[in-house]
Amino acid sequence: MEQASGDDPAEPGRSRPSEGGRRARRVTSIDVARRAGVSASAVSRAFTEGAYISRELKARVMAAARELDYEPNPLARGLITRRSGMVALLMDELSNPFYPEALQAFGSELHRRGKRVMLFAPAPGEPLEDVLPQALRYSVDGIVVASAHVTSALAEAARKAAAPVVLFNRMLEHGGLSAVTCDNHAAAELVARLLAEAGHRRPAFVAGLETASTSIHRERGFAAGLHQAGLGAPRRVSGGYTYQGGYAAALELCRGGETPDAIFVANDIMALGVVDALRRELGLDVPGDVSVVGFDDIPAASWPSYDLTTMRQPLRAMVSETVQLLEDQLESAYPKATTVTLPGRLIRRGSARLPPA
Amino acid sequence: MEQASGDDPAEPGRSRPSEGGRRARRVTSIDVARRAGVSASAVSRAFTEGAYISRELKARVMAAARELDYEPNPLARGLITRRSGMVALLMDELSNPFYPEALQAFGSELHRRGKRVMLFAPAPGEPLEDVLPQALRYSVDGIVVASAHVTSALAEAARKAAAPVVLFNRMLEHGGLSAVTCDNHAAAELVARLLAEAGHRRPAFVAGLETASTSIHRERGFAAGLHQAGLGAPRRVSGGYTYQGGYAAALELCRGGETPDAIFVANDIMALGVVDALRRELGLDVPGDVSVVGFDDIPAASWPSYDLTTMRQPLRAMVSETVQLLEDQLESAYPKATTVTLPGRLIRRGSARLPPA
DNA sequence: CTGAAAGCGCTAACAG
DNA sequence: CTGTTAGCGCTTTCAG
Repeated sequence: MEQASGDDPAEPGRSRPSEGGRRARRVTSIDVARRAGVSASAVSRAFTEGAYISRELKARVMAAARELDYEPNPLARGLITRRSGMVALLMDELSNPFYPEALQAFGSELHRRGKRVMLFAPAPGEPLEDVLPQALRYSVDGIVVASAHVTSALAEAARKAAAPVVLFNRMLEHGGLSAVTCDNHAAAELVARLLAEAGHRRPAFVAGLETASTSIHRERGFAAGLHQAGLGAPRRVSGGYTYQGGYAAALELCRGGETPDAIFVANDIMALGVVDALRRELGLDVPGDVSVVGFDDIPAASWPSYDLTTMRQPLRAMVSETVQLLEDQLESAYPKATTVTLPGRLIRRGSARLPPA
Repeated sequence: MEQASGDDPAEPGRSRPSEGGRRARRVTSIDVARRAGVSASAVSRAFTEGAYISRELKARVMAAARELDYEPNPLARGLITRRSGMVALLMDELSNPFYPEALQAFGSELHRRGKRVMLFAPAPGEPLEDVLPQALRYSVDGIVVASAHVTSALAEAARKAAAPVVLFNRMLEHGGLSAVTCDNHAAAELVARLLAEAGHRRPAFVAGLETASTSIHRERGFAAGLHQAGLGAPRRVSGGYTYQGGYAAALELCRGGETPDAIFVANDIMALGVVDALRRELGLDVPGDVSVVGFDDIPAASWPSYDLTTMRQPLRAMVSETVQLLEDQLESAYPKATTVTLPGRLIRRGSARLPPA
């Protein structure tokens, strides 16, 4: 009698007393099948997009499923389909507010598409390509890499594993990886022209991580824009993409020679450090003595204490493009690397003297 | 010879030409077993902590595994053990820098223990208890809830599912859930006493979310401390735990009556808004006209523009306690709810006049 | 269009 | 201590 067929697994109080009380038995596709009077395959088909199943049967299955509060187990499904419904996110700069924002955006975007986020936040030292196999073990549907430390080793590992990888907010010249970035060159070029037009003559650049494509492209674009305006190459210092680095960079820039009258900083978090160093430690006026322009438009950029003029990255668009690229790669058998470049938008605030819009 | 036994699956160039080139065949426990000349169970045992297996056999298996670059598939393993090695993290306040920091910390702590983070960042509207079943479908080893929106509905759902849940940086009075928090009451009490001792007579409190335990306890502790010092209840305004909310709260506090001479703010991100409103919009001096004390010690608190005196939460300790509680719950068949409370530490900076330490 | 049977990769009894 | 046998929950040929 204990084994009477057709017993409802959702029914309470039927668990074996010896079970320990933990981990209620899960409702499976077989439970649903029994209830709907069909086979397990039918249940599977009902839950598979575009599977051959009659309208009527599907409805019956779905009804039973609803009653039992059933949904397919993604792990079991993933074992055979090799897709777990999870997307791995590699991020190692959570201390830059741009990334938590991106994380949030990825969360909702993926959730909308029925997927989940598996986060990999490797410690500073750990090589990214070590993370890749770990992610793959979980049969993730794809991998988004948002770390400044992408190397060709990673690209190579991705290629060998034939894993769908998309770089977010960075790119790799010859790695053969898809990527989504802002048009860093054009954006930086515009900043340079505007700064020059406003009469600045001693521009400087604060770089981020020397190997980061974002920093490199922003620097090149900035130099190109200055050149067009008839100005020479800017002085440059590196700030490692951190607040402290920006702070130190500003000091070095001002103490190590002629004080610049404009500083273009490769990202906002560093720019905040630059502004603080300029004002609090050097007693300079921003933008009176020196104009500061950042990149990203993180929330703090709009705070009155900073009121930072900055190049906004189209975050939501970048995120949804990234996810789309991932899906495209999953569809195609031999996907080719695609790079999507989205325009930035200048947000004029009070930290820089700029010509009227 | 194409089918010679013992062929190495990791060997390149052997994939069937018709395969499409995607998704290289994975190396399984059977591959390792064959190579080591043992059974699949032996491989399983070799990779299972404390399983009955001889030293010698284990060594042999591990050697073969290493050569093949094998590690067990956590999804397949999870199907039977009901543990996937993933821990779900529910966080919906990523815009408060305290949480990205916590996220990072959870990432390393869990990584250290061989687990992965599955992030759930529900949109503002979405009820938390809806997220629970989603997480459980993935056979997560546990769930860390770091959302201010914990309700008894969540607790109830967790109880019914018998899921290991630990609340991080919040608690629920009668929910029966384990939790890790800072000693909010004691910390706030200390702030009150110190502020009073320094001569402040018109204290105010900026609350976070009205339903958040952190905000409630900090408010109670603050009131208690003021009472001990012979002061009345503080004026209070709510700031919703956001920068903008803190900004608005400060304005309300100062325009809606007598300007306070000290403001204790339930968290740092709001405190930054308070400081900005005070200085930039009201032209007040901090701490000359009004002292401001925050809570958390987020990175921005130490920036020269704010130099915020604040109560630091012992983040790393809180995180590791949380993970430990989760593990304890997994071990025990009938775990009982445990609350761990860690002391905060006052970080004296320049935003408040306080008696010397 | 539907069901039966096989199997994804692994672990957990169960014998030996 | 080790191998053999089932089976986690699902999808997928393969017949019908």
